[in-house]
Amino acid sequence: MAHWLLKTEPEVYGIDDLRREGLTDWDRVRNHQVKIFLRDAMARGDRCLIYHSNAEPTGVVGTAVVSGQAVPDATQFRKGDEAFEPRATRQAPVWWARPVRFESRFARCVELAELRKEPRLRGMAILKRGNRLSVTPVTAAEFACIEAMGGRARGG
DNA sequence: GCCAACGTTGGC
DNA sequence: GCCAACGTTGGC
Repeated sequence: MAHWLLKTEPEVYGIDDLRREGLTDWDRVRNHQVKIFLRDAMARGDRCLIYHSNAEPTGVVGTAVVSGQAVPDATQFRKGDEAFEPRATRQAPVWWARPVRFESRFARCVELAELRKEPRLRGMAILKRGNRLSVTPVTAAEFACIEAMGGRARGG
């Protein structure tokens, strides 16, 4: 089983939106490297950290689970939507999404500054200068470390 | 295929 | 609001 970190802006779609919906397609990703993660690298059952960016505070706020196969990102077919992709057809989608299911909301936000201070997290992509990928792999150890820092209560 | 210009991301 | 990083675009 692999582990991932999913970045999202809470003003657009945050952990509370995910908790309310329960299940959502992780979509609107417009970066080819991340597309490959979503479409090919993820597997059902993989666990994900949910990270709030452009937020106060910024940090990891909960977890989710990959709950199915990749699907064509529906937003690419919506004319007028900022996510519209004119090159895409139903037969040959350009962008892909993944269903993810809410798992937990941490007792507290594990803030970016704390992540930076933790030696066990030194290798995380999100902490590397210039990182802009909205989905990045994390190790099982990093996942467990952050989950413990967040004081996750089972059932969230 | 190169690369300058431009746009976006995202922490601060 | 600033600005570093970096992806994309488009002229050549």
